[in-house]
Amino acid sequence: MKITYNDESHATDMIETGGTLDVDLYSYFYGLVRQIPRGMVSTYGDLARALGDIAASRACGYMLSINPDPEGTPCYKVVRSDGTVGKYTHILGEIEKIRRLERDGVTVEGDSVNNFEQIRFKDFETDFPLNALRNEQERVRSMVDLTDDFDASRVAAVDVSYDDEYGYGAMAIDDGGNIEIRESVQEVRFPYIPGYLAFREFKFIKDLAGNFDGVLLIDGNGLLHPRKIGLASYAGVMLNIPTIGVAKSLLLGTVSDNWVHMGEEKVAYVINKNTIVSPGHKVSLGSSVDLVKKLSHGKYPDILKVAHNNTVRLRHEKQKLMS
DNA sequence: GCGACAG
DNA sequence: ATCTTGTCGC
Ligand SMILES: [Mg+2]
Repeated sequence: MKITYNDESHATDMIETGGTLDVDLYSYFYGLVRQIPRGMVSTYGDLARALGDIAASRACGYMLSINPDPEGTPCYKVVRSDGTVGKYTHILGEIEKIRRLERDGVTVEGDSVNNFEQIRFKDFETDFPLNALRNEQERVRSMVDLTDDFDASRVAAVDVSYDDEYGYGAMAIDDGGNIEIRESVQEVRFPYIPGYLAFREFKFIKDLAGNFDGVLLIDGNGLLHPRKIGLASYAGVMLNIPTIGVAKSLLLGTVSDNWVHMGEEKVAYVINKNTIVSPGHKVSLGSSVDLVKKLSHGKYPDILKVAHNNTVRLRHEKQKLMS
């Protein structure tokens, strides 16, 4: 895996420097797909495991769907875990996928591959890049501090929308009635994987909120995360700013009396079915709930909506420019 | 067979 | 997240 920092500093200096982990998972994944020998197949799940986490299975399907080089990177060799052929982006659809498989000597009966288990390639050469990213999350999690240390006189929100190549980030800063918009458009080489959102979106937050000093609302979770280090907490630690996660759906956990629990621990609060609050960094769970309740009037907070609308506007402007 | 797993 | 090639467990 190619892990690059945006400076020469040691990892533990990343808080001071704002250094960013920038993993090109697309290229790594296409490299795995190219390892599948002629006459063999793999599955979305096996490729996800070769990346380091079965949670990436759907992301594998997504990355194949945007495969820029169908001749060099044989996405037709990737089938479903039950042996059925699955989808293929082509005028002929899965007919073309079957044609390419049979050209390799893989026979298909009905919509399933024959001798599936025998031709299922599993010997990927990989160093499981997602394992390293989980380690990075553990490292940052140890620096999360949910003690109140914020100034709520300035509140801002960030969000990002996407096309297949770029992310369109926007930050809305409420400076007491006046709203300032900042924008950041960047290439994206990391897919959405549940539990790994930070490795797709953090670079936008870093670019937009690098020297912000109020409370930052982030579209996603903080403490409410499989490893207790969602995007909002990750960004808060990396940028050393107070953050709160506001998600539009529940990632995990059990809800009772509007409180979200992971095991015995209270990790988030459900304001409504589209507004789930969890602390990010430098803000306690209770203060996060109080502040977002005050901003939201029981609905999804306006400032987040403004940020989101601007990401959509940006994307449409860019796409209009391209056409 | 249906729902889940931020975006 | 967008017009979206999954997989697992209940
Ligand atoms: Mg978003």
